[in-house]
Amino acid sequence: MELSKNYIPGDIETKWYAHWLQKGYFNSTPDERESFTVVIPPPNVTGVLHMGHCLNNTIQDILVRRARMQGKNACWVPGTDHASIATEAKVVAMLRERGIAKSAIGREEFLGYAWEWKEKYGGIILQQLKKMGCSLDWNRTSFTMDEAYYQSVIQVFVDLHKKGLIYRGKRMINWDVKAKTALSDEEVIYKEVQSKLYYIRYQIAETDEYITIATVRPETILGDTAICVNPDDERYKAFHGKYAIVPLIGRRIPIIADEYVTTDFGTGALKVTPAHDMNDYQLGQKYNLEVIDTMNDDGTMSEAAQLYIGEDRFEVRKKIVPELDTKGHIVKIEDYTNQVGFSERTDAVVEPRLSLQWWVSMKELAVPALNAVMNEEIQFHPAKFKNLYRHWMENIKDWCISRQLWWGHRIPAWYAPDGRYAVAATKEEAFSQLNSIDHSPFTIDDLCQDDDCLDTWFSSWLWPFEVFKGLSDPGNAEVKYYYPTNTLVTAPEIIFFWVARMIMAGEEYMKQIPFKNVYFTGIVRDKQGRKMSKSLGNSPDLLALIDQYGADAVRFGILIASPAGNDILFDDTALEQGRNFNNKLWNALKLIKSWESRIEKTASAAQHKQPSSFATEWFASRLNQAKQEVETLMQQFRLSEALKTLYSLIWDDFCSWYLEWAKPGFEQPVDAEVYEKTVAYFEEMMQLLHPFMPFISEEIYQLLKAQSTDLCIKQQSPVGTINSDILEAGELLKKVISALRDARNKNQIKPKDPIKLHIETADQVPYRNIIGILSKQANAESIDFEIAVTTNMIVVAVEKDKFFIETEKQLDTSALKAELLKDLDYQKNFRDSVMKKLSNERFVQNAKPEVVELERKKMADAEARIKNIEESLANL
RNA sequence: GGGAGCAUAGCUCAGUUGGUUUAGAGCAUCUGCCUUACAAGCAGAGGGUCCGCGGUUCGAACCCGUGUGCUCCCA
Repeated sequence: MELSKNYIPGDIETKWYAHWLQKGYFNSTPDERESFTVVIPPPNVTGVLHMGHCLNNTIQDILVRRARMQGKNACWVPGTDHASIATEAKVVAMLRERGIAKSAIGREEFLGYAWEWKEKYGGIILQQLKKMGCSLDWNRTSFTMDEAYYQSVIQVFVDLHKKGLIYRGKRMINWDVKAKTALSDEEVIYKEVQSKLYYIRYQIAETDEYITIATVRPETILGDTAICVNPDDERYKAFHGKYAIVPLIGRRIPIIADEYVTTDFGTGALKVTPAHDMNDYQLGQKYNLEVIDTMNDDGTMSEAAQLYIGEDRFEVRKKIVPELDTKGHIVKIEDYTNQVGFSERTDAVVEPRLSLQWWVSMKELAVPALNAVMNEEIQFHPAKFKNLYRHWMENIKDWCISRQLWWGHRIPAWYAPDGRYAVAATKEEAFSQLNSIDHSPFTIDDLCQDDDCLDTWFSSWLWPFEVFKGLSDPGNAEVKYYYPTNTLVTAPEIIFFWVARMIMAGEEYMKQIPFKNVYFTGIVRDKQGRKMSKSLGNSPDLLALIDQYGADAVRFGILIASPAGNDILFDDTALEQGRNFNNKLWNALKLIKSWESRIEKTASAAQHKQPSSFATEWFASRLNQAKQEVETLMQQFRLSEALKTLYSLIWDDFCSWYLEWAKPGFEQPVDAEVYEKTVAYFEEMMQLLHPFMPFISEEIYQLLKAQSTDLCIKQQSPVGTINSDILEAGELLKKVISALRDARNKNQIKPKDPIKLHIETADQVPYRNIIGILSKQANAESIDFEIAVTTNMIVVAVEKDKFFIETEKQLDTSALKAELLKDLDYQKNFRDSVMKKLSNERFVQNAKPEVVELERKKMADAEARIKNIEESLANL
């Protein structure tokens, strides 16, 4: 079969993914094997594959494929979350294009469109994961709004409410006075507006003094409940603890001091209106201030305002200024530019407004979740995230879970006309609860369900068990087998949104942690270090990259640059490196295939055997050594280093050294044993590489020889013996070959020009086995151990031995001399530093004996090398 | 404002309890090669005040303090 010049990934990838799927290799059902479970961090149903997903899912696939090849029953569950805000925004945009306003259609109709949208676009990202080679069990694809899942979310809400862990509380929200609805932050558009800054003076109670504040919203002074100044502001120190009088209405309000106030804005004195400003609200909470809501839901003044009741807020602003002025409260008015929020839907100025929202009380839930991580029942990789986690968990704040949206799990709270409410899974239950308290005069049809939906994270925190129906079908065989899951792979930015809350939900509902390990990936940034985001448009099109470089190369590129928990600066050159690596593998395959027709078991092959048998023995050990290293690195979750180890094993040790050593001469036969071993090594390397680069490894494995299994599910063998003597001999051989090549280079002896090599050594034994390889690699027509000092010889010193290169070529000894002098200088400096250590009595006394011994050996080695170089210099 | 993390070659990073030949790798750079698998390649080479300062120690890239710079999270 003719193999192409370069590796072409496209068709090969499609072919193998289809084959694996058809064989059902990725599907898992419980059996007697140990389970290895990973649940995908569900991407937004609106999502398309970006670099973050690519990194994250490559890592998961590596873990899962490796487990599958190590005798475990690997199960990787795919799915998406409903992403209430993002999806609702997409659907609203879709409707807008069709000329339909969300406000014009009802909730039911809107949800119809939303599902339509989800069915059409919601699976895109899952299809893209297939392109990357992800070995997900597609039969298990889950969605946070699947029927059973939906009911579980509701059940959890009802249960936590029953336990007193869910409550209603006030929170500042964005209010659209025209649509009379709350807006999410995403629905508010901030615009720069020309406003006025009004300087208004308030009298200090029981004095003739005044304090002047600055505000752009003079109509809100009717809701003022304090004035705040910076405690260090000298101008106002005398006022601390005194009271001021709100103009027009005469309310007595305290003057408080807080660092929040900046001294250089306005007058340095801030009026505090807790009901109508987010920051003021927080100040109000801190100082226990009264909250006076002076506005109705349509933007007119409420009775609490005392004045201008029923008039619009902007009308009031026009009227209140002259009135304040007449009464001597206006100090000055300045032009001022500020950012004002407008409703995306009605273009009305958004009113910050206090509203009742649903909250989860977190303190109690956090305790077991914190412990699980601190006592390493759950391990974080890298461990540095433990600190961050602890800090957050120890200062945890309650979780606001209601969202003013329609797409999502609707809050199961039902309101009666008399203002009472009940939390229950169904309207009927709610009605009977309300009835059980006293026999109400209203009917079930009078009950209204809460309009809001739950935060998406309130559904995804159940993900690790509910994908196995752990809550909707408690104790079923699957959840028993697959839960707790093994490893969660996710981004550190959602450690609180998601990871912490999953641990809480797992502890609360399964009475078990949800996963044993959490691997935090880095954030993918562009070359300039900016986070990749849709708004910046700096995220490359992943599918285009896969087309260009191949999925294996993309996986390689993203992983090689990605140590755990460190951000990665994404750069195309890493993908190029991956593509080049593919090509290297491909060409090694081509070389070995070219031997196929030249295999010989006869005596004529025996003459090639001596160099080859050293090569095969050496590589067997080297391969096992690398295999052991990969095993250790993987256990430590050092994936990128494991890949580097394999890269270097394959490129350097296998291709650059082993194949050159084992290679038969031009058109010469190849020894059958060498051939078989070479194929076996290549197979094993492909097996080790498979989790990282599944497509090319499977392809090469199948092309090497007729196989009875697919690599995808081939079980790994244990690490074989590692002969350290032969590894050492191999290292020596490499060093000598490099030194000789360097000498050729420096003396401009072409690789083709043959040389005669004389080796001066006290111990010839290590060289006996490698002479064949040495002569081939150094292109030496003869090698001996005779020291015949003549002129025109190049001397190369390696360790304690000397190599004399005899050549016809006229040599320039000055360059050689300079080289040797430089080396001599280095060695002498080195020796001196070691000597200094050894002559320090305190070192000899205090250091561990083996350390001192090592220093002595260093000393002796350095002395030998110096002697060697000096002799070489003398010979010149 | 509160908290966390990072700083090692031009770039991206290793460097495991302080001692392992006066700091390693990949990429990039430079030199020489179209050598019979591979120019997406081969063979070599150069490149470092381990952010600054102070301390602990016989010994510090590593431990402690401090300064500087960058990044992230929460508000």
